[in-house]
Amino acid sequence: MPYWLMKSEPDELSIHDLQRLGQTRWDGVRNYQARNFLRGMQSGDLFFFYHSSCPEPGIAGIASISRAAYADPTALDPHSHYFAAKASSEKNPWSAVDVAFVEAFSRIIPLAELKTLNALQELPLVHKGSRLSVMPVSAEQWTTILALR
DNA sequence: GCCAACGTTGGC
DNA sequence: GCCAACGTTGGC
Repeated sequence: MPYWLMKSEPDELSIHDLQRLGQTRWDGVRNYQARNFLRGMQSGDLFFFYHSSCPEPGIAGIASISRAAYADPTALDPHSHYFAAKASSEKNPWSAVDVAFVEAFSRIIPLAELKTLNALQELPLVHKGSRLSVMPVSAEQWTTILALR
């Protein structure tokens, strides 16, 4: 079973929001590389929930994929912040998944700490200027990060 | 197809 | 608020 990492701005959706909701749709991904990773996800896959663009960027917990990729409805909604003018119901290039809460860490594992670990050097998250918001995590990387909780 | 301009992400 | 990285757009 593959592992993943996904970024969310906690102002939009934090791990605690997801804890309260139990489950929600993960939509608004508008980058093809990230979308392709979304499409590779299967129900039951686990991912690290990363808080971005906030005072304490880092990994905040774990969630799971509860529904595999499907057409992202926000791309077709003119009122949505994620509206994609070129998308249509016949041809919607964007995908969403549903996610379910698994665990909120007792502390945020800061990006600065992740960057110090040799075992994570291949993880795009720690690369300077990395903007990829959905990425695979190897079993070794997963274990390394879990040990930091 | 090239590439400059522009927009967005996201850490700091 | 600044700015590096990098994806997208559009003229040519």
